[in-house]
Amino acid sequence: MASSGGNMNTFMNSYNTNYSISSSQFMTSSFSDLLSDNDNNNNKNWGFSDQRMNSTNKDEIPKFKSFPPSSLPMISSSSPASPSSYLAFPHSLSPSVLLDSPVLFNNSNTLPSSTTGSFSNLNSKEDNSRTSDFSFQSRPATSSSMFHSSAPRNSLEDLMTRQQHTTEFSTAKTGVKSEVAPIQSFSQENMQNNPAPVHYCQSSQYVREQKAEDGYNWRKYGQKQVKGSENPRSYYKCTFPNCPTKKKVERNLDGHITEIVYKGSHNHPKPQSTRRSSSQSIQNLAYSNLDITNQPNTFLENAQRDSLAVTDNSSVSFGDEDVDQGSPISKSGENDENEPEAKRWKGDNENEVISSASRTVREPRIVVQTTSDIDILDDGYRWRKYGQKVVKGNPNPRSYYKCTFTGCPVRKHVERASHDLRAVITTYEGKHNHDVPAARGSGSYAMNKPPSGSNNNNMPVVPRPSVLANHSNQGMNFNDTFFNTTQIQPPITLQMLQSSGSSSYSGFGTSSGSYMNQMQPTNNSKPISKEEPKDDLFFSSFLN
DNA sequence: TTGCTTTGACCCTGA
DNA sequence: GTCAGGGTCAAAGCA
Repeated sequence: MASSGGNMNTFMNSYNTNYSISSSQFMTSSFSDLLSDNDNNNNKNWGFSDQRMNSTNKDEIPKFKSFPPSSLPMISSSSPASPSSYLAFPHSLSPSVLLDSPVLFNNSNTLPSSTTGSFSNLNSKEDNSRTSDFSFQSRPATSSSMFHSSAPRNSLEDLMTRQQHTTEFSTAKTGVKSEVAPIQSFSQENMQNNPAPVHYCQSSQYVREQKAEDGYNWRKYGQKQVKGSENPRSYYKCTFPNCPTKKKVERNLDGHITEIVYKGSHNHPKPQSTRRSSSQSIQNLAYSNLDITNQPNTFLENAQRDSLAVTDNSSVSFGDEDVDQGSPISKSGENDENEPEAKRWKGDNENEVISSASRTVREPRIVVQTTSDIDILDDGYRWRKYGQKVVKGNPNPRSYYKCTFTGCPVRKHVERASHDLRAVITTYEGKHNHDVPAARGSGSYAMNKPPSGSNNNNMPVVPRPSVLANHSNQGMNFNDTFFNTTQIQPPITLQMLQSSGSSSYSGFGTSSGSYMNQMQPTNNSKPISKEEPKDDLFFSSFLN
């Protein structure tokens, strides 16, 4: 760990930045373009180049940043300039090498089955399944294999695992059917740019693997067809005795996971030897063969430690994986975990904040529902969900929230735009009669508070910075687009949640603070459109 | 035999 | 009070 020299804050900075910007770029770039870029330039830092790194073309960076964060350990820049030193690869190991490495991707047919733990050849069917993981298949050959590999999926699951452990980020959640749309839309978009057929293929094994790859054992206890979504939603419980963790997994008709919502956090270490945790072995194997064996753990441990060190029960954090869940640290985010499960699952919908749509086109939405019942990450205020409904004209559910501050009449509802599932419409009602509450357990939140004496009612409401990161409408006029009674917001990216939830990550640096400030709802349901110089700062935070 | 999935019914919550 | 919808239970079936 110490050898990593990695600083989680630094890492998050890099990661958040990368991940954020990438999304938007990603949404506007065909995946084949990305592939081409990589094919044509192996020296490009796939996925995780820090903006401050070698890249001389900032325009290209975002493309790579769209990769799931969990890929970081695998597809990391080797640049010594990278602040994420623990992610550094040997200079001799170019990203392209990694991408082509058979040990990195389990389509190499040498990796153990995540369901059986045994080594077996992956048949073509499974390969197709894996391919379908991305909902598209743009090109053959190496580049194709790269993206058909399980790495991203593993990364996703890995990410999910990391999230659910330490994390308790309460916001950004996601709607349901909306989960599919971004992916589909991207696929369509991609198809427009690339006539290559999109292969959807699903095997039961693949389904199992998807469920297994977060390393925990889950038992499905229900499935339901939710209204407004054609996708069935499956309910899983962690099979570990007394573990309260649950997750909801929504898949599209092709079997691809479109949304994962975690509820609660594990109160036990990840199973190490069960067959269902074999996916973990896959990654370990990959790491080992890459001679970066310790790096994942380093990353995870750093992430865990740092995130927990600065977050309370509602912060976003990464990491943990093999971190001792029984440690005080790991329990820090479980303040409410011991509540009766039914209560939390049913009653804690407050935490199921709907917000972001697609962060990337390749990954399903991952939602970690905090066990606390108040969402403070969304816009700085604390909200309690008191209802949800599918309203006419929009198949997407609308979440209803109340400000939890005593006597504060402000309410808001959030829903995904029917016309653009990547957009989230947040409507505020009423006016806060109090300042932004301080984050629980994190004084860092204070920096997000309005200046003392300032009336938050006078604060301009600025679109969430996620627009910078994720929305396809790049270059849009924020004022024109977002400042109405209804704010059409781009999806909140995971890293934003992280950043906002645990500002100590300072992944956004000052931007985090500005971000939070920007998210202050305004008075009388009429967000004020103003010039927002902070936007520039926010951009700068990404680009510098 | 064990563990998991499926699936219809029931419960709970909120409109 | 009624209805709708999400979440959960639990029996049956499967591997």
